[in-house]
Amino acid sequence: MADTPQYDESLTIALLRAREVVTAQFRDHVATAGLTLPQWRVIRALAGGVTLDTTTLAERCVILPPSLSRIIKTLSERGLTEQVPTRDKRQRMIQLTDEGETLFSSMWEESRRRYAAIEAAFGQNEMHDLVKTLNRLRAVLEKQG
Amino acid sequence: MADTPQYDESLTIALLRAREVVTAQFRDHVATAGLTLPQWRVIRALAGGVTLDTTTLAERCVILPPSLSRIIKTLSERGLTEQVPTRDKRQRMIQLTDEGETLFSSMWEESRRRYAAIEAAFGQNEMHDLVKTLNRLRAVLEKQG
DNA sequence: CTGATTTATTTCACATGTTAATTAATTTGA
DNA sequence: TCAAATTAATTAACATGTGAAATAAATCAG
Repeated sequence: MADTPQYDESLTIALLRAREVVTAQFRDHVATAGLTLPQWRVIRALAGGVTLDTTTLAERCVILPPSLSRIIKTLSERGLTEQVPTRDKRQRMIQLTDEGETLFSSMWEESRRRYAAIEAAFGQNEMHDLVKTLNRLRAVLEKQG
Repeated sequence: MADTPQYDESLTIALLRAREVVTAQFRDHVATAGLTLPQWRVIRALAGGVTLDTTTLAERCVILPPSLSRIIKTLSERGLTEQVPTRDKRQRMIQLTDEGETLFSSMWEESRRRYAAIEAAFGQNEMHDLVKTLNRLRAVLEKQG
């Protein structure tokens, strides 16, 4: 193999590892509330009285529709989310219950604190640039298929 | 909610989306060989006669040990990997079979081509910087726990 | 107005992610 | 030397990722 892949320098691997360490900063916190990270992303996206249909919610939380269906079911059975009636009966509009909002409120400060700790360790400007770069990467690749 | 999270600017979301679009560039290709992306990472890590124990392989492929166990089982049943005997009988040293190496060879060129296409679209220097930045992020957060 | 098409969501089947527990082999230390 | 502790890997159980198929409701074409 004359041209062995330079594995550690691969973008794919770097993204996986970065995701791994960043999510690790939050996982144990959300776990104390009996939540997984995808469940927390859903709650966070709905916090503050936001009502969203499944498709938009999936897009914002970066969760595929089949996964979101299951997550909504779980959260709903826990009394954290509820469905609101719509004209178009194919759609499901989802929002937090009062209990869901309360849970979010009890967790948001610590979550924000941990996010700030990452910013402090990595550098606020560097982090802002990184997010911008990642979003540009996405835009570029989505344009090309 | 006076302080609603700025969801689109979140590092977590940006990382998830970036991973999504980058892996999308490769998924259909590896699928033509009946492989998933994690399976392909394992094959790629072993390509060129490399022999690795499960722990090292998991670390390099960014796959948790339980997942890797299943993946090795699948690849082994397909005749793509094999186990080599070791002194320490707790360890499992894994390598590609000839068939595995052949499959890798048949896929590597196209894989590299797609990686190059990403570089071309995004910019080679920018991509190199991005990987460096992601690795620095990881280093910083691992230091802090 | 009605059958065909499109759209939103769910269900299915299987692979991986995740944590905890288990198994088996090695190492340690009295 | 042997019981205790450690290490490597797997298994178990449940949640999510993924693509394809199914379901159900809305829209469209004639």
